[in-house]
Amino acid sequence: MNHQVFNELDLTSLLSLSFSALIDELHDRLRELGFGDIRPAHGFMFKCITPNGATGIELAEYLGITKQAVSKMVDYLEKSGYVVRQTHPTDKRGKIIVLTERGWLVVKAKEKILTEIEGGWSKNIGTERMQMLKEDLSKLVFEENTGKLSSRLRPVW
Amino acid sequence: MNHQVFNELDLTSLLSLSFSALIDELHDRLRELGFGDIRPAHGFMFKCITPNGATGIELAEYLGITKQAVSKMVDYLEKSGYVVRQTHPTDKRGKIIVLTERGWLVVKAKEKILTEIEGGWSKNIGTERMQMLKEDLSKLVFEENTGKLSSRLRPVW
DNA sequence: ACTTTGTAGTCAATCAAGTTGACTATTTTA
DNA sequence: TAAAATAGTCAACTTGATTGACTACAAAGT
Repeated sequence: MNHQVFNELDLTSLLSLSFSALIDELHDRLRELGFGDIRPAHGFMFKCITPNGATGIELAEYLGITKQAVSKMVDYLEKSGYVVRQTHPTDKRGKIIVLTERGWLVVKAKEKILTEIEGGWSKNIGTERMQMLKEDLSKLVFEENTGKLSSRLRPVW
Repeated sequence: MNHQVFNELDLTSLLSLSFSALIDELHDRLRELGFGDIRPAHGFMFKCITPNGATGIELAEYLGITKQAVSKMVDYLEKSGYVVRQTHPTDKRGKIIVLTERGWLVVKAKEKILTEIEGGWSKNIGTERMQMLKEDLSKLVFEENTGKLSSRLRPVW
């Protein structure tokens, strides 16, 4: 495969491919560390659970998905040993989802791996350009959502 | 919602959010034009079908998914009037999938919309920075895949 | 020539991540 | 304190994918 094909990629494909390259590498490396049962969809949920736990409703709002979808994901993560449901201290209807020890391990591993990947990318394009890239993407994400900051904001990891 | 939250987003979230912002806006506008039955997953398939059609196997390799998944997508797009299966001229096993008139309409609409969105983004961050952003993302996508250019390359649209 | 092997596509069953709607158990409010 | 709102679960469905089994045709090897 030669370089030429990549020069012809449009912005949409570039964003799609760079994102999936990042996620794929992350999950390859998590699998090597024994976290093969963690899938891309679970990533952003951990971000909301740390550090103090979260209720299902909070997770649903944060991820922009329904509470039912959250409930099923939590079923899976609880079964896999990453989180546990605790009874809510003041509201007997609610539960708070918190990380187990294994949950903390995968979150720490994820942070380390992402730092390494971003470091590699910075070495490739230069730290100044990486800084610019993040600034510009921040502007685009912000601009795109002024006035309609909705359920659509669903980052992963 | 204030700007602060976006300044704290990491690279992964930035790529995810910018990509989904782009795709969401594209599909909102396609829906307004009466192409509400086109979904994000269909996008990259059109890219491979144009301009001369493609076989199911070619599409599967291009998209990095199975031929069965392609077959089901083609079922849907044929039912919706965007493509047709033609008998292959030389190989009676094969079929070539080509765009209908409606298929061409949606491809043209897509190109126009993406150009407009990218134009808006360029106005936001500046054309030079947009050029840099595309260069840098190209480098990352290319670097990430040297030696392991695999089924993982699945852009959308 | 014709049998073996390979290839293009479809059918069926399943999975993963999401949806909507109905329901229970609580909490809040009027 | 009765009525309305909220947190969570259950069940059925959708979408985009998978693997495995199968048919029809093509290409190669004796």
